[in-house]
Amino acid sequence: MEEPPETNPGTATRILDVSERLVQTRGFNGFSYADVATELAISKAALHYHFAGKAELGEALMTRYAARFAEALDGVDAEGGDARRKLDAYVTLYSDVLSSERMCLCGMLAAEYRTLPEGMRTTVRRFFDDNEAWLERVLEEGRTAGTLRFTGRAKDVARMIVGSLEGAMLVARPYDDVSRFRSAVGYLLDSLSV
Amino acid sequence: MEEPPETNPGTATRILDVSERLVQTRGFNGFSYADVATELAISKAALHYHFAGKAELGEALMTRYAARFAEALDGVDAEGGDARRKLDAYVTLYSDVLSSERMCLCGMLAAEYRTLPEGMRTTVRRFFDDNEAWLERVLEEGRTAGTLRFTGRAKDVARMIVGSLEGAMLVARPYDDVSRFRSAVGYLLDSLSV
DNA sequence: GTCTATAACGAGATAGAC
DNA sequence: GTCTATCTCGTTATAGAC
Repeated sequence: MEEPPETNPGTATRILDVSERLVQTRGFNGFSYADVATELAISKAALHYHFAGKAELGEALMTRYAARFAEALDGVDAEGGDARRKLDAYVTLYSDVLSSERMCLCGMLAAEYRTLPEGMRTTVRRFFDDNEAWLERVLEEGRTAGTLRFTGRAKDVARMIVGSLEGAMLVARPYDDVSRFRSAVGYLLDSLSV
Repeated sequence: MEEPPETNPGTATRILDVSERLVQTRGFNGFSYADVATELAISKAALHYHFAGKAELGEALMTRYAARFAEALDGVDAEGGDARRKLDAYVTLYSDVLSSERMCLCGMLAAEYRTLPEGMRTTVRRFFDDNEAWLERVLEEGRTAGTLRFTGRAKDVARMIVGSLEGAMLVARPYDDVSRFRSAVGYLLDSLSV
């Protein structure tokens, strides 16, 4: 199930790729094994070979998404730059997801939270926790360095940002209009700038 | 299907009440006629008598929700008070929904947008349009009167607010924690205050 | 208006051959 | 690893009696 480097993606990876897109566009309750199998031109049984059930597939999806997101945040940190620049890069991560006509995976799953298998719920919350922790650190960094300005606890501002980004994606999608996201988020970032 | 005044709710209304709660907690793809029928202790066939199919039920749900929301906004306007007070009242509408452990109906449907029957899609967008139009008016009112302060177009700020409220609800629900919503939104409103 | 019964279909899942 | 065939169940929906 792990990918060797420099290789064409194996079946497990392709299953994850298609499933991920389907969850992000239709929701976890809005896609089926049959959808994935058809698109990959394999049988449903082959799917069950790689992922025993939908719950297991969902958890694998989350694990991979969380790892990628953590990597992306590390990448933003590695680029250097001040806090304001990091914040911009962070927003771009979301904006890119929306540009591919998708909702944030965890935002989608947050909507369906009550219907999710137990194993997935914990991971959804951890995604938000991690995002908020990263943002909190960047916000403090920016406030200390004087590149960001806000009142109150950085943790609260971090939560506000995560919520606002998720909501801006959520509302922009029915209009199929990324500019809706950009203008809403732009206003938000400006209010944090010195 | 219409309710006479001063009467116990008829079956159609009770169906809408239960369905509405189920959609707001589990999503449109996360509940079934069987769920509603069981809860009301009636048969699924009775449900089909009142609402031919799930699509029709969904549209009826939206129509009623939109009417109620418009009423609520009229109520806020009728109370008088300045723009800042109206904005607070507006946020309370959302906060009340979250307190009943629900997601905004249209926020939930926005997540599932791609899987919705055509008739419901238009109504979801109209809900956001109406919200934004109302907010835009209140924002302009507040800016003119000097009780609100913001830069740029009121329409953009209105969109930012709608998105942020929806997102704050979305993220707060997995934590079952209304205070998450309050603190995030509080920060937002303060940034608009003079 | 509400019921029972049932049709028609799709979902998730398994058995066993190759 | 992948297939075909099959199973079971849930979901939407209809027919026809009361």
